[in-house]
Amino acid sequence: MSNYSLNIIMKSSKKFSRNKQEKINLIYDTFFKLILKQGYHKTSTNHVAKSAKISIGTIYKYFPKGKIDIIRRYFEKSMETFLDSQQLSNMNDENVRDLLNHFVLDLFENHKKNKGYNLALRSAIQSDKILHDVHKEKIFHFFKELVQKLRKSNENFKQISEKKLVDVFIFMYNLVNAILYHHLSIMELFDTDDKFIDYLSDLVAFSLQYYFKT
Amino acid sequence: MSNYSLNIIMKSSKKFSRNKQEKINLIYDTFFKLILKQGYHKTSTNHVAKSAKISIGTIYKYFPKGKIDIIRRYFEKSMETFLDSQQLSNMNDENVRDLLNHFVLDLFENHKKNKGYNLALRSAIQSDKILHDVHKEKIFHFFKELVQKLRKSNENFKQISEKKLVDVFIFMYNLVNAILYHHLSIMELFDTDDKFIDYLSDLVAFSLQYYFKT
Amino acid sequence: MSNYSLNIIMKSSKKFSRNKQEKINLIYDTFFKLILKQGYHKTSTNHVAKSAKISIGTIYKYFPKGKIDIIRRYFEKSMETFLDSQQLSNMNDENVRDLLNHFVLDLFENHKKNKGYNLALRSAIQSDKILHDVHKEKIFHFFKELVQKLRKSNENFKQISEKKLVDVFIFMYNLVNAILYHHLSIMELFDTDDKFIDYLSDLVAFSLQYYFKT
Amino acid sequence: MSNYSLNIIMKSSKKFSRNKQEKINLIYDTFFKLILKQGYHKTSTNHVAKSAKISIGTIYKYFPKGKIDIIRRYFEKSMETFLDSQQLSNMNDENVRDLLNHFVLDLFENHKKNKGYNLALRSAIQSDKILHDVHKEKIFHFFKELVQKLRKSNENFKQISEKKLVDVFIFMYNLVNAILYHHLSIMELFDTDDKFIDYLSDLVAFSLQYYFKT
DNA sequence: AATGAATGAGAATTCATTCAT
DNA sequence: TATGAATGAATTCTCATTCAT
Repeated sequence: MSNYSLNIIMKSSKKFSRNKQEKINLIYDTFFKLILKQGYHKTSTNHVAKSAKISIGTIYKYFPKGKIDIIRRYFEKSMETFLDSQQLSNMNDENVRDLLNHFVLDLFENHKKNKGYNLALRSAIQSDKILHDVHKEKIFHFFKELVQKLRKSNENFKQISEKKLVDVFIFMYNLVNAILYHHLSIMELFDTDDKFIDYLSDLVAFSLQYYFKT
Repeated sequence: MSNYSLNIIMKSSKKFSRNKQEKINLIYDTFFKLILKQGYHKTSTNHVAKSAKISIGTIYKYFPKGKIDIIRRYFEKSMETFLDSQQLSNMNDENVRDLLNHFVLDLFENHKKNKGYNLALRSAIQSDKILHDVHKEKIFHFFKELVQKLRKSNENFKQISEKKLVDVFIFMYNLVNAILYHHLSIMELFDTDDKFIDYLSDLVAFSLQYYFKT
Repeated sequence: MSNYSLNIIMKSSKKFSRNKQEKINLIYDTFFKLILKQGYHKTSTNHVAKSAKISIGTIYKYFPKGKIDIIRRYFEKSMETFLDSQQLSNMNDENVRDLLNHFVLDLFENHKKNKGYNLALRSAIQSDKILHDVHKEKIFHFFKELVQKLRKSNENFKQISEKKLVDVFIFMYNLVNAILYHHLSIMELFDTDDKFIDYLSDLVAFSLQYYFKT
Repeated sequence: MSNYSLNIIMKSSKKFSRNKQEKINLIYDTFFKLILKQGYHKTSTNHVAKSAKISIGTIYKYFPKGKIDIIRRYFEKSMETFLDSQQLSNMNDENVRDLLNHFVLDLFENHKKNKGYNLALRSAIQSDKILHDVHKEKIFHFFKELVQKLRKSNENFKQISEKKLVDVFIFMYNLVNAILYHHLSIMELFDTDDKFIDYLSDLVAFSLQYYFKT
């Protein structure tokens, strides 16, 4: 086989796979953009198809159960890229506060960037018990794995039991998410982002102390 | 047991029964109960009618715009019975903490009792800009009036500007609501109510200090 | 029995019967006014009741079959007051044209005053075969009786057969109604009433000649 | 026999059949046929779907606003095929009368063939101000363009001002339509079509003279 | 007699999902 | 594979009519 034809095959296969991922991203973007504009339940799959200029069949090819699949798979994807355990491993008594800030900032950016998705997730959780459970399960899993990694590489973490650490991470995660969601989608708590992040970091620090006291 | 549930059990032989207020309450109860079970979007007006054993026409008689009207009017009603300004007027340096506890408890009870409504409110706000604005407006109004009353009858409140006081009340209201909603509808933050309320009260106290520092 | 108590009885009974007729007229007026504003099928009996500030029960008391009854009975009533046979009886070769004018004017005034009713009648006729037939029948009857009266009192009319006379009256009636309805409800044919009436009178005269030629 | 009726008879075993234009025609035919039978208001979109043996979704795919869209688009379509300006261009003093006959006949055939549509149009115009205005506007436009073409190609038409010519065409169009509608849908004016067409042609000729006198 | 709450069939419309091309 | 026409159950909402008060 000549180099040339090989090239074509590789190119086309590459191009195809990129097309596939691009289409999936296009669906994500369009779906969450529309939700932001008109709310979750007014955003239909047909709507998404028209707005993204792809066919409804394509959406169902990649997401056979429709909207719920889009949300589920985006959730999985977003958990994969969340938090860099490398940084956390370097935690010591001096930089705890920096790491909390980092944690808060990470969630804050995520919420701002994915406002539509966060709306969708909450809406979908209400009407889909399975998603609700999967969601909890995944979060639990994620933090369990994270904690296990951290306890391997950092002495500070070893002094706290695995269970307790997982609990505290999940607690912080929920706390910050709760407030971020309310701030972005229901009613603003602060008028500038900086003030808000500052407050959240302090709040998390306070809650951490509270949590370990009890 | 309320009168209308009794009515259902006794199943009067009359084709038409007339008890306006009871029917309205029955609609509220049924609607929010169903939302709890299956989520806001999957709870249709026909569903409510069938489950409440009244006709769909009756629902539209009392709530001409359907679901959105049920939520709007329940919201208005619930704001009317929220917080007793009498108690707040007696605030002094010694009982501030008691009052915060009271505030938190009030909201906590409300959320537990009206979980379905709280789900509905958040869902509806996403897809109904008008409700979103009305909701904000009402909260602002409510706390403005409350603050004006408090500043008339209590010296402690006079030392803080009206605007600042309104802001701080709305802030506390939002903060507690955000966490309560997440705890009850997305993922639990504490395993017992007592711990949770304790935490919330401390959190509010902390946030208050933070708020006045800045 | 004293004069006084008699007075009360008579008064009240009179008042009652006047109330009844007033209510019926109120229903007519409100119904046709609403039709004018929003079209026939968007005008519901409930609507009429609310707008007229009477109860829906009252409407069904006087008009047991609802809208269709209102139209039917108004149609009957309007035929009773249409055309004064006295005037027609005085017809002779000189004043034929005046009588045609009178005929046209009568219908014209009726249409302008009862535009809502005329819309309703046409709408109702489409979906109610019975009304359609009743309507035709009544018109036939009305003109038959008119013609019989006229042939008794006026020599000119005797020279034409009863059937032919009835036909010609119905023809004129239909012709003028068709054009009036279109002019008022679909698209104007003339920009002033005077021009329009003039045209109609000439048209009727022309059609009459045409009719008798064939 | 048209293709789609054939299709129905043959009852293909396929669940989905695809023939866009035929489906649109089938919707037109079924809708207007049902209106003829039971009147405009009683003919629902669901009715049409069932009667045409297509799904309700298909109707809303082609006519997103339902009934009103069917009427609007049929009206547009029917104006496109109305009157052949070629023939009118050849008008001279000798064949005016022929052309009037042609005009009348064209409208007559249209009304007979599209009786259901004509009922629907008149009903819809009453409750839809937009359709009412669009309808007027389209007619005005149509005759304006026609007149401009005629004045370019025929000397006889140049002697009359454009405005006057447009007015006279619209006047004739309305006059004939008014009478045709009444004859077909309310009450017959003549017992045979021939007599009726004869009368209408004479009437138009008379009205034309009348119109130019004033 | 008068009222108007209550009924429920049915109309308009949406939307997740399937399947022929 | 990709497309999008087609489906039809489900939803919102209206309205003629009945009946308890």
